[in-house]
Amino acid sequence: MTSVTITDVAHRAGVSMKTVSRVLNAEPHVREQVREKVLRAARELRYRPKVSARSLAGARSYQLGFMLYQVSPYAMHAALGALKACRAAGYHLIVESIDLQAEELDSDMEALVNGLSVDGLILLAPVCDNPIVLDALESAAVPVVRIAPATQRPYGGRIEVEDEAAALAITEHLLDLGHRRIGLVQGPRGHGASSRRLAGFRKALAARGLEADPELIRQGLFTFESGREAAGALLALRSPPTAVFATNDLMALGVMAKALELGLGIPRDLSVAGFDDIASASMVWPGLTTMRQPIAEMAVAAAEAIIAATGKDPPPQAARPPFACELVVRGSTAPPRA
Amino acid sequence: MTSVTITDVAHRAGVSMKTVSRVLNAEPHVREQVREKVLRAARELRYRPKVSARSLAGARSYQLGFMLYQVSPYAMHAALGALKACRAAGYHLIVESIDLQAEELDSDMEALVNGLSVDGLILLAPVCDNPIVLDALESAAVPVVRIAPATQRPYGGRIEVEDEAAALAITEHLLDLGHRRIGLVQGPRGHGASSRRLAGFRKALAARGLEADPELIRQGLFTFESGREAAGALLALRSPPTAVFATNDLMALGVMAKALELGLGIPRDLSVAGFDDIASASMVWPGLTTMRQPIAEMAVAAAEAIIAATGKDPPPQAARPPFACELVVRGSTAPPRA
DNA sequence: ATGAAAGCGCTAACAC
DNA sequence: GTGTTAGCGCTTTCAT
Repeated sequence: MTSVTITDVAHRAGVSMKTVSRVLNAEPHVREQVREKVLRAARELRYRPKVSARSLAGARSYQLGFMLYQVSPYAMHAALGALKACRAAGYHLIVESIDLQAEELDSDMEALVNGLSVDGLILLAPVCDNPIVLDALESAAVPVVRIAPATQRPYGGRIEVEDEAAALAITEHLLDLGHRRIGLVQGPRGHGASSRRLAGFRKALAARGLEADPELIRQGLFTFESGREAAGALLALRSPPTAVFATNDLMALGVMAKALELGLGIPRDLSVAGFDDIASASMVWPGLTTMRQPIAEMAVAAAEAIIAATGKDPPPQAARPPFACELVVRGSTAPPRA
Repeated sequence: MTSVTITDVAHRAGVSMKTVSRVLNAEPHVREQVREKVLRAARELRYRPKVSARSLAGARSYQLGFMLYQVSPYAMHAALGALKACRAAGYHLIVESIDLQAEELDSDMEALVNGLSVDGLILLAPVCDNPIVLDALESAAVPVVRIAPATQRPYGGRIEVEDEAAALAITEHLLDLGHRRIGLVQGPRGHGASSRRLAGFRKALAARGLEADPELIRQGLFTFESGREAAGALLALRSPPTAVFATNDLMALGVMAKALELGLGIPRDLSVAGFDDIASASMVWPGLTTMRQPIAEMAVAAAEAIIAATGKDPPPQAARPPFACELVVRGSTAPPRA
């Protein structure tokens, strides 16, 4: 089972190796007739170029890196989107990982960068906003696309999402239902989505002439447990909220769990809304009302941006308008009790 | 930013390229003194061997493949374990994917195999039991480790888990609580875990002199929706079960959702048990009683097995005893109502 | 529009 | 123990 090489294809098509290479790389200066002959030969031989040979000889590696820090449904869907885009373009997806908490983050990054052989790296929050990571990548000139970053750095491409507008919309959904005391569970500080979603929340209230009661705004960490804790605090207030908007689904599930645990009915006694539309959001009862974030599509766009920009001089530019989110109303939200 | 090569290191250390290669690959026949000189030079130059050159020239690629078919919490945790093991060994993890439903699965596989440049592939169910996939891999002599496979194929390594014993244990848990009419939601046919878990269930009943009522055994697909549907059927029976063991957590969550939707209390009116202990199992209320499967550790073992076996003649052999599962009792199970 | 030759950075097979 | 010589399969010049 010796694998088929480019010369095998060349022989079969009766052309030179270089012509096959031209066809495969969609380079110009090949007669249509020849091109087809080559493609047919390649197909018949089930030829697949060898990534290592290509990356050794040429400028591109046909590999994309996906940087993982913590596992989460969000990261998982993003990885899947990236994988899909890679496959479509004949690329491979390499999963890299880095521990942002590590003491020796800078030397870890240097090692990672050094051993890296990818045409670009896809970065998610919170990694995409870590200055040490970005410095290391930038000084090694690794092409990067950051998905929904918080910081405004003139390096690499960015994929944006309408976080603020979405948070505003879901807050309006609660307001429309008649809620006036709405609790908010924030994400971690420094995480881009946190501040944008909080801003959207405030704007929605302001638009109705309301102001957020500071005691209804709680700090979370985008984890289930932190949502649970925040809910505990909110529900213990003298005047508890009738609805809670947790700025991601994991925390929203924590809020739901805490409320149910305390014997409250959802949505009878408390409405809960989340953000992201992770799989679990539709696997709990009642289903979680949330904003569906097109994270997989965003990752596809990120991968495509890197692939398109590889080899070209100008690094991946933004240009793309922010992705929109979609309100998904399930059973966890309803009008407050009279 | 020209990268430093093995010859640079050789020059600096005053030896030949080959000697550097020997040192870096921990081959024998190098004087300790020389070895240290080389290592120092490499360190000073921040030398990192280029993966593509290594894999093109040599037998190993320093890359492991992880085959993804469907995204699931199970697959995600496995990928993470594999990634961890890779990093520890200086390997990279490449995510490959294949669509088992595709009409042209065989030619897809052939293409995949052809473009593959990994030292081995980690396979999960159901991919690890697909004959077309396995044939393609075997004929290309791709080293493989199958995690919890159903089929007994004398090819590649296997990582086993005590599925049957675990299913038996969780069924005993329900029996001990006093349940006698226990519903079972099976996994898809042909999936290794399905039959083993069903067998464990039957054995537990048999050990108490009970026999499974055929109408209490339902077919599922290891998906949330299929669990919901099975629950609908079970709860509509003239004599419905007082407890349901769904053979994975996704289906168990579906069972819970359906029961709650029908106004039943959990565990008051129905106990529910699952299998896997995915993240969501502890994020619903009440928490799901389940068997924790050490999938990440299993993937670590799989990756390590491949890495250890690379380059050696005998392909990765089993030897490793099956991994054990652990019963995690949460709120979804309780004695039946009097 | 097509082809020939020269490497990319490393390991393998032999020398010595 | 250490060095030399060939390639691995492809992309890049540079010819034609």
